[in-house]
Amino acid sequence: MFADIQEGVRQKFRQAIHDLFSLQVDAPTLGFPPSPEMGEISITSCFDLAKQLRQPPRKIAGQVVDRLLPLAGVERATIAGPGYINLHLDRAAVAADVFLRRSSRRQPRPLDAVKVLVEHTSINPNKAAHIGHLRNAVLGDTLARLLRFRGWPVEVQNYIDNTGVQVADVVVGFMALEKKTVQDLRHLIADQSGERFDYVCWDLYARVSQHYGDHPEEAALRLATLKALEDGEGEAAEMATLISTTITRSHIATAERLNVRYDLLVQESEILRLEFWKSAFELMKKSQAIRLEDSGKNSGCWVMDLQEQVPDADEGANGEDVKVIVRSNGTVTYVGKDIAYHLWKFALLGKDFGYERFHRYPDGAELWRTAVHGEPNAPAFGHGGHAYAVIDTRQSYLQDVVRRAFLALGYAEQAANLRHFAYEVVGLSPRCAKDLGVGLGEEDRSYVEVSGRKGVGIKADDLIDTLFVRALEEVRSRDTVSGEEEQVACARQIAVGALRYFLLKYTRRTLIAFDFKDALAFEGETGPYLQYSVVRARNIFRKFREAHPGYISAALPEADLHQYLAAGHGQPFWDLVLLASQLEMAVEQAISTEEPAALAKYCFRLAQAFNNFYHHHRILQEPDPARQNFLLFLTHTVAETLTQALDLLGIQVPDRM
RNA sequence: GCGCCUGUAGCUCAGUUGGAUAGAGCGGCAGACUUCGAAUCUGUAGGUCGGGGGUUCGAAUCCCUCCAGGCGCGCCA
Repeated sequence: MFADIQEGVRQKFRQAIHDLFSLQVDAPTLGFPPSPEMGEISITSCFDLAKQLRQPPRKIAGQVVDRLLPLAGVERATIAGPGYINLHLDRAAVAADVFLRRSSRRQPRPLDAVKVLVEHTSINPNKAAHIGHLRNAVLGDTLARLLRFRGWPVEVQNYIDNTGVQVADVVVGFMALEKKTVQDLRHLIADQSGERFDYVCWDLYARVSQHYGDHPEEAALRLATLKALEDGEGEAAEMATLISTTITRSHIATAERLNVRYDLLVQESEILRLEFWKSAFELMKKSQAIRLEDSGKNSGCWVMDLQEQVPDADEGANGEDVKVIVRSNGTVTYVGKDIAYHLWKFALLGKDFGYERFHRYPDGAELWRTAVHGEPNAPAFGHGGHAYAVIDTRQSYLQDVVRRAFLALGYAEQAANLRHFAYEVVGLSPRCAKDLGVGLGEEDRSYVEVSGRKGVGIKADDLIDTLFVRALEEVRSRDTVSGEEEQVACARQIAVGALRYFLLKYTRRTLIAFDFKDALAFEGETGPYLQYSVVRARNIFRKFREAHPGYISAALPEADLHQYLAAGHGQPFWDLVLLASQLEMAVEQAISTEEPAALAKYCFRLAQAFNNFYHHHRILQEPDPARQNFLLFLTHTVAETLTQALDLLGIQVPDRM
């Protein structure tokens, strides 16, 4: 609602400026007056126009104001200070609309037929997932939810590098260090009594990394193993498939605990077997995006120029800026494969994968993965119009190489629709590292890097388990939730809520120094606080229905809304309605700035406002039935808004807590 | 050396893309439970927005320059 009014204001303003001064201007950026009594939307554009029009801003504002109305949802417009235009909304209309919107939970109208692809998680399938991977998964999953809410068709992909060195290292670990055969491995995986397979690999991977460090002469074995995986032949390849598939399943399970799902697993093995690179290579050669270097240190390599194609570039020959795409031995580098994958995302490769079913979610939704020979009636994957890649900020350089490759190939439009959703990594707080027995290395650093290679990190499932136990203690310490099963279900939701909110409340560029004290907090700006707010609202309705069986929240007459939301006594109520009406705006902002934290903050503000309201009004004791009805209307509106907003963060609300 | 990111209250972080009086959580202090359960709420203390210039009617936000951190820059992935 609020977002629609904003859009209306923008258009009307442009029209007004056009009519008054025959001037085409950009849509004005809208702000908020400093105090709610001054209105809900402010326009500051008259200041910008002052110079151009040679008129004082206040005078311009005076002329514009008359032409802004009538406008749906806006009651009146005023001029303030040296030239601000403030709009006062039609409170009753806004309240009625928000109530309706939140009650019906109607599907958003489709924005476009173009599909948006979101690639996230993409963990190397050679060890258990850790806290850093969770940030990626939760950010990506939330982004996907936001886009769907906005009306985009979304496809979530998870890239599985099942033929890379990380898997190869674990294969070497089992074969060379542990002297295990494929059969041994099968038994180890099937044996439920021992340690989890992904945890075994976690330790083994660290050991292998250490081993290579101590024995540089083993590098040949490493390369040979990698080659075997790429060719898909021999026992090593068989082991790799076993390892990567098993571990991918555990990653999927871990993600599912956090309400994170995927539509498709894209495996590197198929990129190799189906020769995706070959097609990409041809394209790049044909369009001269890459060239064969015949001298210098990169002699024999196919390289891509990274220098900007601007004529006035400095003549400085200080080291040519190129990136090797194909090595002198003819093999393709990591970016090369990534370029091929991204070309496929936009259906620019002229090739497609086969697909097979991999996993079925409890509600019947299916997760597919790529295959050389797929099932005949597989859905159509790929063919995206936009593609987000959720990858940590350290890979910005390589993501930029992919983008430049698109430009060099002449795909400017697709390059613009290729979004690297970059985020900072998760580190460990010094205290946390100390608890894990990890040395701080250098003296006083504010965080310690997570490293799969060194086995340093908090395993995702351990963290979720710890949160669950803490939540269960908390649930049991109150007697609001009865029954073992309910308590467990409640504790699960709280654990997930705490973790997802913790990972989402920081903006992307903020490095999270993980600390149990913060992550396990259930008070203040936390997931459980948000969940609790909704539970409080639900408790009111539960209790109310005891005296009024079958009560359903219903819309209120405009006259009542008008009365209760009026300036003065109604201001606090209106503030709450207004905030609830801004959900769509918050989502829009979260998408356009690629900042899910914006929605997390919005949820918190709404919960805070509601808790304040809750504290000031004893709704069930309200003697005036009409007023009580209004308070229930308000409670319902806010609780539903918060529930939907939390759903976008992937956070569910327990029945009681 | 080059490139990108960051610096806001004791701590951890927001700050609606340049607007009106810089906010929140935690921690500190002082208060509020007769069940719509306090996983809550209220009040209070606390800030030269890293420093210095500049642009502008107006700057935490844009530009320049220092200072201090972080991350990238492989024929690794």
